[in-house]
Amino acid sequence: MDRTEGRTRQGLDLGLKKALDLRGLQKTPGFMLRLAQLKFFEGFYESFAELGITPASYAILTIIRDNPGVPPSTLASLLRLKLPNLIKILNEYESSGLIKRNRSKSDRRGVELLLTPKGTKLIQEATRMTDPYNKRMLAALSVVEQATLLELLNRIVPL
Amino acid sequence: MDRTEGRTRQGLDLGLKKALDLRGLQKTPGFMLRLAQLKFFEGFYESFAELGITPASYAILTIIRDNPGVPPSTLASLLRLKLPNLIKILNEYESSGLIKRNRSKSDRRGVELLLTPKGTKLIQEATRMTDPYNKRMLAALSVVEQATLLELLNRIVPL
DNA sequence: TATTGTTATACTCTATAACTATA
DNA sequence: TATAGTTATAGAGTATAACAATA
Repeated sequence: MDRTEGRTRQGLDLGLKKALDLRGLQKTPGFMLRLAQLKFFEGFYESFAELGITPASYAILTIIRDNPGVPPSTLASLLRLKLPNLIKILNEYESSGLIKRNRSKSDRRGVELLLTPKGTKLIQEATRMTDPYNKRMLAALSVVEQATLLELLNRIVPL
Repeated sequence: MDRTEGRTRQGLDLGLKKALDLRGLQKTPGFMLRLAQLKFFEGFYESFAELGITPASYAILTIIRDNPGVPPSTLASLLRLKLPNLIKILNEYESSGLIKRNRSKSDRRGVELLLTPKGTKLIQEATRMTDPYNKRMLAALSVVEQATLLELLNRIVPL
């Protein structure tokens, strides 16, 4: 691990770390978005580990809470999940007692998703941790800049 | 498919789409980042399909081009890939004749990655398509706003 | 002994096809 | 026939363990 020498014959000294040209990636929005998203996901698992909740869980429970009765198909398209993959998650959540499925009365093919009291409590506790979590992830930005970022993202992918 | 009725007994009319409350997600930076990143990935596959290049390919070839001799371990940590997973990709690229592996002379455990002429040509062609691609992805933003977004992202995940 | 690269393997996430029950 | 939900399954992406060669 000692690096007393570090000769640089060709103008390259990768052994000493750094001296890397990363400007190409820094100017690539898609790559930087991916890095930022990975940071948020890793940070999420740290901050919410005790609740056993994932980013997907958080989004799913939030949507159902704010839109009781939402059907799985709508939920899937909102979250950009394929319906079969969402169904598997919903099965787990129903087994865990977080959500409930109701058959729609108007169209009995349809399903209405609802939170159970347990699910309501869970997303309530999670919501309490979101502010400190987001603040930690965005610590490098001023409050105004944080709002700017959110606004720009909402313009890029309108909901 | 006809929706002449649409009765709204409980103030909910999800059958008619919309009327959904999505403010919770719109205020969630991590979720919006994920949506934006998915948009960029999908758009990438559309724009670069003819070159048979993926977002990962693009990043890998770019880094090697700008930093000839970069070792796999450095590349992996930059791209947030586990080394074994990167190795598989590098094996494919070497089979395809896009990159070359040199044993390092100073430390013969090490590998120096280089682009072949074929790899150089490929990333060259890809680079020509990046501006229109990025412009299309960020069409909702002014040029100034595009620069702002990039700057904020670089502050959140410094390279 | 520690490190770089590599292989093999398991696990998670995502995508596709087909089946059911209603309409 | 078409649609919402569901199941089963295949594929891509990601993670962990162990080994070889070199330091």
